[in-house]
Amino acid sequence: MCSHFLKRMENYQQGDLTDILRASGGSKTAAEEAAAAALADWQFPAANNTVDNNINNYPTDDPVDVFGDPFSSHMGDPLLLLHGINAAATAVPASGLFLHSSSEETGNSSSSTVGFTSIDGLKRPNNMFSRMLQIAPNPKLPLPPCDSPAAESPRGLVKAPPDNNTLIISPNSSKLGCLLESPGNLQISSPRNTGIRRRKSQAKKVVCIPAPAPANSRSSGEIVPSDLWAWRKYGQKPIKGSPYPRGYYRCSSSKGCSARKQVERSRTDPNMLVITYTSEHNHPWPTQRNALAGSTRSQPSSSSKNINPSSSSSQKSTRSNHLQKHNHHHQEEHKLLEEESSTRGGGGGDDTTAVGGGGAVKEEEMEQDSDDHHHLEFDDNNQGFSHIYRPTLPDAAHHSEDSFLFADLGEIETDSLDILLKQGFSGEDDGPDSKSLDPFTFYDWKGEEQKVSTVNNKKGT
DNA sequence: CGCCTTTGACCTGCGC
DNA sequence: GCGCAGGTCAAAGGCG
Repeated sequence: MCSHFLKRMENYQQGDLTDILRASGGSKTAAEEAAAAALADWQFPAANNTVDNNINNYPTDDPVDVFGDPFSSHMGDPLLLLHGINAAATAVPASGLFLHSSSEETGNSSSSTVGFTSIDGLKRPNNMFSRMLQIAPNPKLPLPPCDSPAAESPRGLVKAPPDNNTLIISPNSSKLGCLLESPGNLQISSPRNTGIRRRKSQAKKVVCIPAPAPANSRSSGEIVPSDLWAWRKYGQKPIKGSPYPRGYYRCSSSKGCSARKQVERSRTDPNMLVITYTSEHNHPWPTQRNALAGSTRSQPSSSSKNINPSSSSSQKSTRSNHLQKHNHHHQEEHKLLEEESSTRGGGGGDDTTAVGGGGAVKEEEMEQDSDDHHHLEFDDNNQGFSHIYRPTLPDAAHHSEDSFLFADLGEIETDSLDILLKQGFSGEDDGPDSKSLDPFTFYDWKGEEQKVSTVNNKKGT
């Protein structure tokens, strides 16, 4: 019966979160720092404050937390992460990050946003990047996905009710606007059985990412952004008012995981995929055990397969499993995208989280804690932004995560990966220092932003 | 063999 | 209370 809370949260619709445009050059630019700072400044409800700790503790350790905070950093969307990685791997030239409260750029974006833009400038329309995230949608305001009116209109921060549970970052100050909901508000449980309030009442995280153009979607499977989690599609429904169907996915990484996501194309901008995450993963990142035995489906693209050129064998083992999963994800997404593109407008198409194409993510909610490192990067190659979601994890976790990460990387194009591995992660992957290897470290909002820059520099040039 | 996708039906939330 | 729309389930079929 936390529905009330949820409801309230919804009311607090978040505005968008951030549009991040990568500005040129260089690694960390002032803007970048600013962005980081902004993010860092994000304040979360007390509960959220603990996120850090939680993160460090790893999700599984604190199931409660996990559920309590669906979007807690640790369980954050790997998806973003991958995107980010992709971006980084693929092409992100050194880029700076700058915040801007653009609004018009995206016609969709609702509130101020932080954007990244490529050094070269945007290769794609800004609107591609505009995105927002909102948690707990306002009942009256349907989720304002990128294209939703809601998103467009209220651009700024949502008026946050004086609720302790919500956190808002004023765009004015940081140009980041975001409303976070406190974990307390979240109610996560399995839908039917547990009585979870599904739908509107449930807290949600919305992520908008650029999807391959319908025409392009079919692309070679290149960048299929996926997250570290394995998702299984369990349904698809046409959405009223939208020519595109919405795909429903649930985390298949773990049986008991209640994490779900909905993927649909933006009505206004078919190039954008709106991914709504609900619930949180109640388990650590995909582990071998769930290696989807049968999931070894074809990999979207051959290139994506060979990923770990340089990765150590040790990782390989785990990685292989992960890769498989990822591949699945990618495939799914990919497939979805393709379908979507092909069937667009029809109910048949799937929406996917595939961010594919360009791997750009626009984004969303910064999770409750600054720990959730969302990174948006522009991928020149892919013509998109990538969003890196990098939860900060304890070193201990890094290992495993690295593995995951790499696994995910597998999905990333080989070349990019290669580069990453060689340049960025040149070292052993498993080493305790994996941190350096940790793709997530590309950008560590906590203070390791530098890493990002490093990566960028490496890649960028 | 196991998981995934697809798809129609059912259930439930939400607004009126 | 009703109807609509969204969200989930579950069966069937496919793939590696």
